[in-house]
Amino acid sequence: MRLIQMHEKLAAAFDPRGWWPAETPFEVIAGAILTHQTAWKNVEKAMENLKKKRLMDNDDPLRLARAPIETIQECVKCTGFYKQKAARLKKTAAYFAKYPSLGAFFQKPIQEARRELLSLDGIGPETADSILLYAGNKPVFVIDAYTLRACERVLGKKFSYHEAQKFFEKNLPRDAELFKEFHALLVELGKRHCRTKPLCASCPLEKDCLHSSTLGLVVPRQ
DNA sequence: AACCAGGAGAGAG
DNA sequence: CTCTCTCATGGT
Repeated sequence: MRLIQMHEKLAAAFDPRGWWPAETPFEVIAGAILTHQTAWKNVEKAMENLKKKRLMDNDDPLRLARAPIETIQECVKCTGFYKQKAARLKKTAAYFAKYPSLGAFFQKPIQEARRELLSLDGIGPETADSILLYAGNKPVFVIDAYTLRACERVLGKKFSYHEAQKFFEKNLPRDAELFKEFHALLVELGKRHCRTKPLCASCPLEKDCLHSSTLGLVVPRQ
């Protein structure tokens, strides 16, 4: 398997992404919720608003958990879906505040932590995995819409979230830092390329460099 | 002025 | 299981 070559090509073509842009693990968690169907630029503004209100101090979820919902709504209005996101932020903060620290939460077995994250309102597969990888440094590969389109283009068939995740995790060394940068590069590839359709025939890198035969990939059946 | 952004949840078929 | 609708502001 030479899936690692795809990472090398992307890393050679684009600047280092340096994901996740955040100062603390709890900022990663909040940002993961705020970035739903929203440009990152607006998340940055919302994060500044929250910091001005001293709601993100000391990596402590309790400050956000105790804040009035109206205050949170004002802070995150610029990211859209603001009533929903404010409620989700407050509930998620309250959940993590039950732990002595975020580090204590991430000490759990990965699958157990993932199940707990998925039980929270507003945290689906991508958000849960983003939190595990970028806030907890767990070797979990994050799948998003861009990655699913890239899979369809490179491997020639549609993948479910779980299928795509298994594919990446089975064909790469279990390295959280690699997973972080690879996912970010796949997003960059998607942004520069076709947005809504599967990646088009013209690759932004060299011709056919991302094709399965060029990469030596074996397409998994079922 | 339509179209989309670093999704998730609820409901229908 | 796979659609489809909703949530909503900000930038091309």
